[in-house]
Parts: sequence; structure tokens; C-alpha cells
Amino acid sequence: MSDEIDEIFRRAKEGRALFVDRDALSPEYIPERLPFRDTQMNSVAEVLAPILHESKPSNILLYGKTGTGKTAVARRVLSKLQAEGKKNLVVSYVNTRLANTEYRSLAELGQSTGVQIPFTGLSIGEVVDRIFKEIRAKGIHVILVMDEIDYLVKTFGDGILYEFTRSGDRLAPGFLSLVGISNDLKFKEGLDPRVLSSLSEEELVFPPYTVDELRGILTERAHTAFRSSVASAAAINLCAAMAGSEHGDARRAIDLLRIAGEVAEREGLKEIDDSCIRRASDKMEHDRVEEAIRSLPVQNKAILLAVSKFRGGTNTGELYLAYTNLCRRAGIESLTQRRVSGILAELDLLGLIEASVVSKGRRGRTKRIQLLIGDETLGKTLSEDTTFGKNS
DNA sequence: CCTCCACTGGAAACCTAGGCTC
DNA sequence: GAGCCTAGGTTTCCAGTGGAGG
Repeated sequence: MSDEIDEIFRRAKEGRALFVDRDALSPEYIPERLPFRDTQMNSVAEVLAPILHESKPSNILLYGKTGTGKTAVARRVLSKLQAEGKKNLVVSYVNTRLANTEYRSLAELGQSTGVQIPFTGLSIGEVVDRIFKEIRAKGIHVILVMDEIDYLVKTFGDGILYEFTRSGDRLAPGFLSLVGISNDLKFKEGLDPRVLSSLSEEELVFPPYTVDELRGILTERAHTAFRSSVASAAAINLCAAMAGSEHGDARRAIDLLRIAGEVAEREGLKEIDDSCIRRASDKMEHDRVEEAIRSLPVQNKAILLAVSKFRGGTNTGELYLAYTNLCRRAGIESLTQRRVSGILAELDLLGLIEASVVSKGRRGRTKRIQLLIGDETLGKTLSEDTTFGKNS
């Protein structure tokens, strides 16, 4: 036993030699220079520059799929802007999907402008009023970055965007400019035309990286992150190809390279080979699923567990029966079928199950439900939850 | 071509936890 | 502390429906 531990430590010590600066491959790392994004950086900088002579920059919308560098460009430009040392400038960054509700998105904006917002109890309108009041009173110049703004619009409508885009003189001498970041190229369709015209005074599209560009990015990062000869050109090619085959997602490519490096390190290898990369890719998928399950509310877990009882799929009625039984045994309240149907749709969206509506003619209409993940992953992750500890 | 099943999914009402003002 | 407010999750109610079997 202790031999094994010694062995792990020994390998870790040797392995450490693979990485020089692991952070260069972390998701938060933003390099000084963003390769292949000079045009976009300059454009954003040009749009925002007027703030340095006290006038309100146009609102700007950044479009592009995940991992095309939108967030990195926005952050980089804004941090340079902040470095200019302008006193009344406030840069607020909100990821609306992580904030999860309109209210919490606003609360984050409030935080950065210096308004304390209780985590519940106020109406949206009241929160907006308070923030606006603060901006006016202090003459603050706010640049609000709303990341994944399409999520906000899709789930809650454009209510607060409307407020923002029309805030105009209500804020003088302060002002608020929006930098919207969207993964969805079509999200404008659902927008009120007045909001749209104001929000997209300027627009910038981020094309997906080509495999060649990904290779360039990875090479640069690998250079800082690893010792020389750890990540061969062949390894980098494979990472770029695997991540790029779908949609030129740089984040995924970088994650893949980092995890492949970690795998190699753990194995005590001197360099990253193909099998490291393939295993890294499997691990990423596995981790994504585990994390998704772990963060589920109890009821959703129970439903997922009920789904897993049926090898080869089931339908709503049958599942609901199994689910209520399971709840009784686990000693938790069960929800109505209507709600379960809604939760099934959520689980479908997360990619944990597949639920599609099928009609069986005279025998009614239902959802065909199938588990998309492995039993062991599910069992292992759910057994951490004390509610389901024993059975399953 | 019509029926009719076993649900789906929209809408509204209800509930709880929390903050607000007075 | 009373009486108001809201968000978010859930329940209640119900009209709507695709298509196999008649």
C-alpha cells in the first residue's frame, strides 16, 4: 500500500517536469495577445474608446459560437481600458446563464456599481431603480458586459434590456453601455425592434477557428505551458483536429490539451501521445456528465434514477409509476405527472436522457424516454446523495 | 375517413421564503 | 409585528393532438 503511494508521489515529482506553467492552459487564462483576433480586438477597442473622453460608447453585440474568443476579447480589451486609470469607470461582467435569473444578473451589476441588493424580496423594477439612482448620483460610467445574453432573452424576455437601452438621460451625468455576448446567431429574432436597434448599434461576428488556427493557438499556449518536446506537433495536431472537427471551439481544444498533459503526467510519460489525448477526451465527457448529475435537485435525480431502471427505454406513464414507488421507498414527496413531464424536458436539454414525443395511435401519445449515460456513472454519482444511498 | 387513447404542454392559481415599509 | 410585495417552484385544470386500429 505505502509502496503504491510512494510510487504515485515519485511519478508526480517526475511528472511535474512536464508542466512549466499549467495556468496557461486554464479556462480563465487570457493571453496577452489573442492570435487571429486582432481585428475583433481593435474593433471593440474603437467602439469603447470614446469613454476616455467622457462620452457614451455605442452598445455593441458580439456574436459567435462557444470557444471563438468573444469573452476573451471582451475581457482583454476591458482590462486594458481599466488600466487607463479612469476614475469613474465601472466595468461589470455578468454571465447571465451562470447568474441564472434576471434578478441575480442585476444583483451582480449592483454589486459592481456599489449597491447592495438582497438576494430576494425586491421587484426587478426596484432593483433597476436603485442601480440607476446610484449611477446618476455618482456619475458613474458603466460598461456592462452581458455574457450569454441569448440565454437571458430566451428565458426571461427582453424586459431589462429594454430598461437599459432606454435609460439614456435618466442616468446623466452617468451612463451605461452594453457589451452583449451571444452564442446564438439567431437570438435577435425574438427581440423588441427598439431594443434591437439600440443594442446592436455595433455588431461583430466571431467566426469559428479553423483547424489551422486552433493549431496555432495550441502551439502558442503549449509553448508557455509545457517544457519543450512535451507536446509534439503531432499531438497538437490531434488536439486541434478533435476539438475543431465540430465547430472550432478553442476552449475545448485547450481543455483537451491540458487534460492530456495531466494524463501523461500521471502516467509518468515524457511526452503526450495519442492515447493520452483520447483518454483525455473520454474523461472530459465523463466529467461533464458527472457534474451535470451532481448539481441536479433531488427530484430530478430521483426521476433520472427511475429512468435508469428501464433498460432500453420507457414511456411517461410507466416511468411515473416507477418514480412514485421510488419516492415512497426513499421517503421523499413525489411530484405530479405534469411536473415530471417538465423535468424530463429539462433532463433532455442537459443531454442526460433522450425524450421524444411519439404517437402510438389508438394507444395514445407519450414520450419515448431513454437514458443516454452509463449506469455505473449514474449509480456512482447518485450514491453520493444520501437520499438514494442504499438502493439503486 | 373517423375515433379515441394517453398523454403533452399552455395558462393560471397556489405556496413558500424572503425583503420592504410603516 | 402586520401587511404588503416578489421570485421561483409546484399543482391544478384543461384544451389539443398524431396516428394505429377500426
